[in-house]
Amino acid sequence: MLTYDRIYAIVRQIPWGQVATYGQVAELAGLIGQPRLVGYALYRVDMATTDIPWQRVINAKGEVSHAVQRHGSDYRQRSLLEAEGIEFNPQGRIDLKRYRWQPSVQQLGQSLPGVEGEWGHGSKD
DNA sequence: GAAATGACTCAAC
DNA sequence: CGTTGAGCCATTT
Repeated sequence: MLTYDRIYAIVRQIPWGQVATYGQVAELAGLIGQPRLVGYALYRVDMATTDIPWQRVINAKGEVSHAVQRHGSDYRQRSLLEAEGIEFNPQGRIDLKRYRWQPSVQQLGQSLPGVEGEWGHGSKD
């Protein structure tokens, strides 16, 4: 379960008012190329673990994701994000170029080698 | 222990 | 921009 633990650790690093994509978290967690695991990890714990800001983890489309089966918790997540000052586009998407979390080695303060942080731009759509 | 699953992502048509 | 297909791997049953 170390893998998931890694993911949780990263997700906890996400600062208030910012969001990170699964791929991003995955990479930081050392699971480069495995964004699914991030989602799965959160999926398994979101209900049992409330100390993780899973709400700040969204997909690469800048849109909030969640299991449709999950009793409309997608609404709750959006609520939380809005409460953090994050704006949703008319399409219900988040402006990643603006809210995407830009992790720094210092912040992580751990061992993640090669994580210089190359985010700073980002254009989609 | 093997098969099934799952909040994703990227590339191509 | 919409849909399709393949990559990928830990957790779960």
